[in-house]
Amino acid sequence: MTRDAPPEVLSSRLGYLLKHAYLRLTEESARALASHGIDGRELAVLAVLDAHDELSQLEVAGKLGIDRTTMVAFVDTLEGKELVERRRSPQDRRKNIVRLTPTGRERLRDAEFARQEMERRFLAPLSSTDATCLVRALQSLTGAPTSAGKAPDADGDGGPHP
Amino acid sequence: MTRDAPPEVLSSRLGYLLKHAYLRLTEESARALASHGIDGRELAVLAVLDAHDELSQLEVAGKLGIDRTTMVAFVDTLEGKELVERRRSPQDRRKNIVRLTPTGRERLRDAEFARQEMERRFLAPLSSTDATCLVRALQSLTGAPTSAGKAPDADGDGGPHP
DNA sequence: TATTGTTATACTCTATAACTATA
DNA sequence: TATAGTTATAGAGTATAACAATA
Repeated sequence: MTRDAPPEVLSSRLGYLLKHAYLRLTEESARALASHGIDGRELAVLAVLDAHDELSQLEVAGKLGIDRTTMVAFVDTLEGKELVERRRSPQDRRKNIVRLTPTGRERLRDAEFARQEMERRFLAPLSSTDATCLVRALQSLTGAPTSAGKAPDADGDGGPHP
Repeated sequence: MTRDAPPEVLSSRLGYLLKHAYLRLTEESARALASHGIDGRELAVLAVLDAHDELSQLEVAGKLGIDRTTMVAFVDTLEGKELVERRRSPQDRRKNIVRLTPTGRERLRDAEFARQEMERRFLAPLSSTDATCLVRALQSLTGAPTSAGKAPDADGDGGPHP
């Protein structure tokens, strides 16, 4: 793909800007995480697992906003890399509880470090005011909790999105 | 249909925020443009054609940052809707010059209005300071030309406003 | 009957490779 | 040889539908 500077007619369209910002970040993310053997979405799965105990596949999927069928493939991949493990819930044998392995926890730590560095580089063109403002604006637009307090977050019941 | 608030562990990850902001905008865009019979990407093609004369398919593709093979399908679709027309360039018969039809120009005007309204609604949760800052930050991150001092959608078309 | 995980399948979006017609 | 458009194809990424096990 040729990466021209976008023409002015596109430069104030939110759709264009969000899409291309996301694409650029995804590239940088892949580059930064490649040596850790995971991609940004897999890292997000690990981070969710680290932040909550005893999550079923469906609950993880709910937190990430993805479908349970998509989740199967993620867990397959991460289990293949020995970063997570499935075990049947004794309370409800329909559920797979997904847990980080020790290796997974270690990988998460290292990859998170790389991700933070990547994000810092990515935002480097912005003044610190603008960077803060960007993140706050995106949190507001996505309904994300702002860092003031812990989210009263309902336990992952919710719908995957389109 | 209810969308969970993202858990705190994801709410400060740029990848998550950009992706989900983009997904939400895409939904709103589709809803706003549905009655006009086009989607946001098709509208962007029309806007590029309106802003530049005598563009070949390849040149349009370059401005939009998409592949020429992808462009073929866009032009096929838009030509099927009688919004654009192809004609062979007399100077270089390998090239297809793509032009808006009168219908296409009219559709562009109406759909642009709907898009602007949609973006205004989308940004409504933000203070005008934050909205401005968001757009400026995204322009900076994508290498888009900034039109200095321009408020997002304050007037307009999100298009060229010199 | 409803829910969880799974599989098979399909659909969207986009790119790569190969073909054609021009240059 | 190189370029513009086209076609065929493939590969992400994700969703829907159907099914088995379990509740």
